[in-house]
Amino acid sequence: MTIEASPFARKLAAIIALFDNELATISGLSRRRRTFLAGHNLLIEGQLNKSAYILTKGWVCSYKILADGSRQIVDFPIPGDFLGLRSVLFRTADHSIEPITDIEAFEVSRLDLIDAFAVAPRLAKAVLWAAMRDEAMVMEHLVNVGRRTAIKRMAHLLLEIGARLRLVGLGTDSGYDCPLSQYHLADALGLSAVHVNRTLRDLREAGLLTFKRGEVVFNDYAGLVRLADFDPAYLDQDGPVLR
Amino acid sequence: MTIEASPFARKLAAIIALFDNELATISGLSRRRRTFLAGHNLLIEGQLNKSAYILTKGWVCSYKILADGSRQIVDFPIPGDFLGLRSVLFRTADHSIEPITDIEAFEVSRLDLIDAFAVAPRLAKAVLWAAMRDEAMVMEHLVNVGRRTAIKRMAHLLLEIGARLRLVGLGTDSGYDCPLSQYHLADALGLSAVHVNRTLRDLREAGLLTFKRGEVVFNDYAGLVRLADFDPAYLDQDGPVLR
DNA sequence: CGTCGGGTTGATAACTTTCAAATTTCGTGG
DNA sequence: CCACGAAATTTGAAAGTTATCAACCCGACG
Repeated sequence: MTIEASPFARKLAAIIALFDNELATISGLSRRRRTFLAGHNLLIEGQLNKSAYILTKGWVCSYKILADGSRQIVDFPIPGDFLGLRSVLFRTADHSIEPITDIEAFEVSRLDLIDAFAVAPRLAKAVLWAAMRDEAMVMEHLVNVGRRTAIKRMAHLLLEIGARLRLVGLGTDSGYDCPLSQYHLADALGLSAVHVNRTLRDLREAGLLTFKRGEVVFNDYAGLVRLADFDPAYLDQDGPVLR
Repeated sequence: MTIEASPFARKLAAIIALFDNELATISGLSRRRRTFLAGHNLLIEGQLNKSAYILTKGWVCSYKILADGSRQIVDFPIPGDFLGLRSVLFRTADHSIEPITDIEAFEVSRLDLIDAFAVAPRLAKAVLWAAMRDEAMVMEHLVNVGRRTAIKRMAHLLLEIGARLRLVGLGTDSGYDCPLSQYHLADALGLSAVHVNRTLRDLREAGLLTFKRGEVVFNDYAGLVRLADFDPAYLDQDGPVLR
């Protein structure tokens, strides 16, 4: 199995030089390929003992629903990311995961993953790194929603997704394909859909970015970075580094 | 070393039955006790290659500062929690950690921790669990700030801290000692200090809780839970379970 | 065609911030 | 023990940002 075989291995390989046996272990983990249709959840809050997945293709969102029916989207995982890793170690899933488009993913059963830790301690380290990178992203997302205005929030979110997509070869600094609706953006940013619409218009009229049907276009990347105060250090993806 | 020896081991033991050699490993990790004074950061965003700590006594906050000088507090770790775990695996620290009171903590060097993974794979699992619990808390915090009103946010935050303190024996469902200022609450909740003050007054006048100098008193726990829509499942602390 | 999900815009309301100032609390030195 | 200054809390008034409500448009699709 080469390093190119899965986006997950490729992503990790960009950061940590994996030894052969660890690659083999990942390869062993990643055997069961599955497909999910847009809108059909692969995890729902409260479910027990679910598997994790590694996304290989398509768009997903992880979210929580509140008692009043409103929704907070926590992340839009991209290919190479774990889905539902926490549901492997936690008693019950504390969030839901829904495909936005049809997706493909490798299934990783809970036993496989735990067993792999004993065989390949460095894999444990890599999984821990992935989990901590997820936490870093949620943390920055919290900063975004807690302390930035609507327009800065929007710029920051779209820049982060762009930076992550670039790492796996799915975007450039001039833009990327993006099937999200304005409702998705609203639920991710803690805004109303109406205000998202106005905010996107403001960004467009400022000549910074264009969000249109299925595509994000950065018209002024440097200007966006300045507006959003975007520093990708929290993504820890300026690899590769062996540690 | 008994299970009672450190709050950290006690906390983990409440969830995962640790084998003797893993307890010994933790014990070996936890040898260097250190003290930090209130207001003197033990980690600052951008620092390289820092150690992690396990907090044993006192109050801390982890936060990020934005370009305009505003602050978002991400968490108030309590005794038994890791501090700066991410700075061990990440190139640079992506957040800062500041003691609110004088604190005591065990230092865990990065090499110690990585080495321990090879010796005790189950320790890797335990650390991964701790990291994922941290992520679950940040995620719920994001939901709180993104989708709840000021009064519900406040109730939720104070309930969460209470639930976590109870697990390590530092609080009851009638309240707990709490040295946080209204500025701390504001920076954690994404509100202004002025509005925090009004929100606390509203909670007091509704007969739900009293926040006074150094103490949180729950006057109507069930009412608070209802108001905040508080479900502690995301803390995954209804153990012990061996998995 | 008719419906439906998404997008767009205007008007109004709600919640929260900002600014300003007064009051209380608390640590510290005289 | 008291006085003082700094920090934290409290309150009012005005401004600002974002939500809500309502309507209309548009393109996809059965």
